[in-house]
Amino acid sequence: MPELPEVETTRRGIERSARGRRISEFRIYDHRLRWPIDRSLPQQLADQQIVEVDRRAKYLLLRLTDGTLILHLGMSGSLRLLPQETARISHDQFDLLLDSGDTLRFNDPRRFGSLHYTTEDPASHKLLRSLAPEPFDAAFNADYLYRITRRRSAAIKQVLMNGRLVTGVGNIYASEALFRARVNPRRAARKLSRAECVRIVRAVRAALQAAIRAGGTTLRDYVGTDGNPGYFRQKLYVYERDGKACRVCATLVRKITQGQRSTYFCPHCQH
DNA sequence: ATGGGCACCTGGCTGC
DNA sequence: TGCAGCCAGGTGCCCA
Repeated sequence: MPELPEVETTRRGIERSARGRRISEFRIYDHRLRWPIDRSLPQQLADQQIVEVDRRAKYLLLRLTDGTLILHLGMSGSLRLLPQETARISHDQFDLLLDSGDTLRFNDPRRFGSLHYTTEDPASHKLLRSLAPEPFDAAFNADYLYRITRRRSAAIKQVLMNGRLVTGVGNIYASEALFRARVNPRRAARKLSRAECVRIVRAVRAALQAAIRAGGTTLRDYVGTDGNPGYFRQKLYVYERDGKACRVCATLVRKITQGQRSTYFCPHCQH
């Protein structure tokens, strides 16, 4: 579910309450995630301080005194900040109890999320070391996109969703960004012009930025740290709008399948 | 090196 | 009402 805007919204939602706090207890209710949660974590995390709350791509990084927690929300995960004791519901996997009395509670029905702990530099962790530059980083620019697409015969939509090439963009924002860039999602990446690469870089950033401002997109499961949904869904141009009028030209939005995922686009605005 | 397809899971919706 | 079938914000891994 969560793409970069939802993860960033989560990060911002817990930053103020978590930074500087000490972990009084780490409780695992269900260790089954994409990879089983290390059973020695309660012992390793207890009493450590949360020094910083960062994000890398779609991963949340809780930097602790002695190491870093690497958390991924998968397709259906959410992390809520609970100010007081709250009854557990199904698919609550773990709690981080803070010395302030707040609890960070992770819930992930589909269990595609993950939690790792490393005492090394997280940037060199197996899951993070091959990731592309951050979309808001100067390194992600038109020259970069033009260069990496030259030997790619894959469709641009697929390239945008490949975390080793572009980071933070998932199925929603790939369609949204290409609409904003006025590029057809089926275009072979290697055939993009430099001008199109300029538009795509700007569009990726604009789509992500706009979604962050709205607190992310909630389609089904996603909730922010306060338990409320994100409000970007009503501002989507094409995602899940197949058969409806394009917000710009009123042509009917189309839905196709690419790499076993749905893609949405306007056949008029995007060539 | 690149690309395609599968796997991992649960729940909600649709249509018979 | 019940149930089968399909679909869903991700991504690592295996094979050609």
